[in-house]
Amino acid sequence: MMNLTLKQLRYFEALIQHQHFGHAADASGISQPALSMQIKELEESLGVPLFERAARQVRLTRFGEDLAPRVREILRNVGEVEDMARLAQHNMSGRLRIGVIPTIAPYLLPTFIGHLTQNHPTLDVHIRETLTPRLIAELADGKIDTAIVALPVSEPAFEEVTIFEEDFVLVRPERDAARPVPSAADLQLMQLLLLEEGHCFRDQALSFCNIRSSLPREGLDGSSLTTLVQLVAAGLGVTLIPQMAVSVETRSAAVSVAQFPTPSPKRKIGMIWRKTSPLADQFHQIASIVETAAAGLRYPTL
Amino acid sequence: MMNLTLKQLRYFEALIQHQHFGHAADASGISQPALSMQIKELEESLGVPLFERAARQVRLTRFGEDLAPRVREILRNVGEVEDMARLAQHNMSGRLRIGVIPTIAPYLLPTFIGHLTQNHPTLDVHIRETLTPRLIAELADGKIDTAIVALPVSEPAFEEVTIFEEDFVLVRPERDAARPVPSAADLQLMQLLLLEEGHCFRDQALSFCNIRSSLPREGLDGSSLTTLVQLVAAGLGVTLIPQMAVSVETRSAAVSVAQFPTPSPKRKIGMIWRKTSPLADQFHQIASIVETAAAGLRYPTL
DNA sequence: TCAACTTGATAAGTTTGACTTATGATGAAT
DNA sequence: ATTCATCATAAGTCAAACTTATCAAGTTGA
Repeated sequence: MMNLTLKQLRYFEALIQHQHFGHAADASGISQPALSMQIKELEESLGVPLFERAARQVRLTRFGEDLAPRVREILRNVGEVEDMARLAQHNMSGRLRIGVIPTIAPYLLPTFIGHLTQNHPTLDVHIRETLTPRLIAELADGKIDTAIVALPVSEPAFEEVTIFEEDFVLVRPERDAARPVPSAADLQLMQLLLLEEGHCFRDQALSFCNIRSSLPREGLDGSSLTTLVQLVAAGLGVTLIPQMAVSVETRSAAVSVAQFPTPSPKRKIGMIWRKTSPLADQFHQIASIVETAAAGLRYPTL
Repeated sequence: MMNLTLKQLRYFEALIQHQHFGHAADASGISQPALSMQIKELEESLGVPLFERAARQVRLTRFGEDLAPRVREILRNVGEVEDMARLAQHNMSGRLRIGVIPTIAPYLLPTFIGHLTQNHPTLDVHIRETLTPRLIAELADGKIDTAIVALPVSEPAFEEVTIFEEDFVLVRPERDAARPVPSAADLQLMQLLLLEEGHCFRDQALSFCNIRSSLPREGLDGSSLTTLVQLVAAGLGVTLIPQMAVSVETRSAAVSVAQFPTPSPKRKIGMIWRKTSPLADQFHQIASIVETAAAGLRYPTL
C-alpha cells in the first residue's frame, strides 16, 4: 500500500531542485516519462499530491514543502551509511577485540600494541587477557574477534595460524649458573616451580619433563611468571619461562638463565579466529605484526 | 555501484531481530532465499559483510553493529514521512493561506475564522488582506492558496466559485431617513462618497451610478468603509456599503440605511484559486463555511 | 489568430530484477 | 553415521521500471 523507495525520494529531491521534469530526469540519468511516473507513484502511495503542475511551472504543494526536509534527511542518512561502508572497506579500522593468554600478554603487548596502533590509527583495539579455555569460549561466543594463544587449540570451528615458535629457558638461582644444564630427566628430581593449574604453559613444561600433570604439587605453583622467578631467586627451586619473558623477568632478579640443548622445550604461538569471521585478511596482517613485535623480544643466544 | 534500497534495509533489520534467515524471511513475508539474496546484495553493494554466518548462529559483524542504529533511524524517518502523509490525507489540515479583500475582511473574518478553526482544529490559517489585483498576483505566485474576492475575476488560470450575492445599501445622514430612496440617476447628482482608487467596491458602486470611474473626485474618497460612514454621519454626503458591513458600520453612527428597489446594486462574492491547485476539494468546503458565516451577517430586511 | 513550441502525461514494448520453488552443501545433533 | 537444521545456489516466473514514440494542453510570437 505505502511502498516508498529511495529511488522515488531521490527523484523527488531532483524535481524540487530543478522545478522541471525534463531537467530533473536528465540530472537523474533517466527519461522524463520515467521520472513523471515515479513521482506520480510516490504521490499515489502517499495519497497526497506533492507538486502542482502549472503550465510553465512546477510548484511544491504545502505537503511537499513539509516533506522536503524530511526526505533530505533520509537521503543524507543513507549517504552517511554509504560513507561508513566505504570507510569500513579499508581494512584495519573499527573495533578489534583481541584475547591473549597471560604468559604472552605482559611481554608481547607493549611493543605489539605500539606497532599496531601506529600502523593503523583507525583501529580501536581492545585486549582481553585470560586463560586459553575462556578465550576459546569467548571467541566462540563472539565476545572477542581473535586470540593469541599457544597452539594447537584444535577447535574445528577455529582457524589457526602459527606466528612463531619460542624456546623455554631454564631459570635457576644465580649460584647454580656454572652448573651443567640439567636434562629433562634431571628436572624431574629437582624442585620445579610452575604456574598454577589452568595455564597451558604449565602443561607444556610438565610434558617436557614427562611429569603427569595430575600430580598434586603443593606449594610449588605460582600465579605468574614473575612470582616464579622471584621464588627461584629466593632459592626455592628452578623454573622454566618462555624466551620472550627473559629480559623482563630476570632483569632485576638474582637468577641465571640457561638454554636447553636441542631438542629444547618450546611452544608454538599463533592466532585463532572463527572460521566464519570475515576479518581473516586483517588477522593475517595482524599476525605478521605480532611476529615483528616478538622478534624484538627474542633473548640473545646465550 | 552503491544502490541501497529501503527493502534491503528492512530485511537487514528483520534479520538482526530474528538472528535467523528463515524466521526473518517469514516475518518479512518473503521466502528465505529471497531474503538471503537481498542481504547478500546489500553486503556486496556496501562492500562489507554485515553478518557472520556460523553453523547455528547468525551474528552481526562489527560493521553491522555500527550500521544497525543508522538503519533503524532511516526506517524510523521513512515511517514518519508515511505518517505525515496519512495525516495529510485527511483534508483540512496544514497551512492554508487565504487572501481577502478589504471590503469583506473586517466583517466576514471574525465569524468565518471562528467556524473554520472550530470545525478544523488542525488547520493553520493565514490571512492576507489586500486589494484584488495584488491578491491575484500573489495567488498566481503561490504566495497564497485561495482568495475571497468580488467576482468575476476572469483570470483564465483561476477557478472561480460564487459563494453568495449581497446587495449594496444606501447610507445617508439620519435626518434624511424619511426621504425617498434616490435612484441611480439621482445618485449622480448627490455627493457620493466612495473608497479610494483601487477598491473593486468603488468601481462596482460607480458602475451602478453610471459614473465613469476615471473622474477625479477630490475630497470624496475614503480609505475604508468606516471612514465613509463617519463622513456621511457628519453630513458630507451619502455612500453605498455592502450589506454585510451594515451592522458593524452603522451601529454607532448617526446615519440611516436604506435598501434600493430592485434591480438593486449588488456584488457577487466568491472564491478563486489556481486551476492546478490540488486543494480544490478543500476550497469548496471552505466556500460553504464562508456562506454560513456570511448568512449570519445578513442585515435584516428593512 | 494561428502555427510552432514547451512541457508534462500517456501508450506500447523491452529489460531488469525481485520473487518463487526446488535443490545443494555444510555443520550439528542424536 | 544418519538425520536435522540452516543458509546458499539454481532455474524459472512475473512485476515493475525503463525506454522511445506520441498525445494533450498551454504558451509564445508572428
